[in-house]
Amino acid sequence: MEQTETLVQAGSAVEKTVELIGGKWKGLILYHLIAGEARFNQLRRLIPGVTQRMLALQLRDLEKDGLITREEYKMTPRRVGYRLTELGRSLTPVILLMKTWGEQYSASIAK
Amino acid sequence: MEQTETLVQAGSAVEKTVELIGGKWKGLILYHLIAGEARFNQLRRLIPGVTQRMLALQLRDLEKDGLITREEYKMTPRRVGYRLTELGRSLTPVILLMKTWGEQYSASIAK
DNA sequence: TCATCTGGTTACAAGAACGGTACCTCATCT
DNA sequence: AGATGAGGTACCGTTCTTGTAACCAGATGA
Repeated sequence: MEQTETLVQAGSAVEKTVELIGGKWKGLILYHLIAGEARFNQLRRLIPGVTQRMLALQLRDLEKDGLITREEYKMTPRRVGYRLTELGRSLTPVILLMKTWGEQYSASIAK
Repeated sequence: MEQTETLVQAGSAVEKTVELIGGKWKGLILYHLIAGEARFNQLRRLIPGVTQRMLALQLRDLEKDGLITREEYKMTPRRVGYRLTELGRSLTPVILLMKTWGEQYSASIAK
């Protein structure tokens, strides 16, 4: 059964994607960055409920995984901008499809 | 900024989707069920590394969330089949898109 | 001088997720 | 009688994730 390996890799690809956007706030962050660059506190305001700590952690993760870039502007008050990398942008259809599905799902269970 | 609420809900829909397929083996299970019904031990064989316990747990979760159904056939040896519900099947494009993206991602970082 | 804004970090703790091992049931096979 | 296959559950421990709260730094405004 040499096919097993192929199937595993195919499946693992799904898991890989889930791993990258599976954090509690990552989907939300990526969704907001689709619109363009955002600053730290701007994201905090866009995502009610997220704490400084969690936002910072998830942004580090996304950066480490190559989905977003961090850009520090030398000005005062300090300004740091986050934006999608090309790879991150390639995830847009996935995010939007998940958003669409999630909305329909919510509609279908909250009957 | 009344828009915030709209954005939040849109974002939360993404999180909702992640929540449902975010378990360590759920993506894999759903992926295999796209092909059709599968039995418990068949899934075990298709998903190397999963333990009985974890497979059972994740199947319960998916069932609870209405993505799959469990059907017990009265025969011997005992047979239990799992298959996607209509809702679960509606997730197919998402799973496949995540699989495609995951494969490309793996290719783009394993340079 | 003190507070404020931006963008963080660190310490600590609780809870959820995950994993290993063992055990169970029913029926057939040997 | 004992082993085997299918499909689980129970118990227990570890690790991962998330959260709370406090603190830090540079520069500016009151």
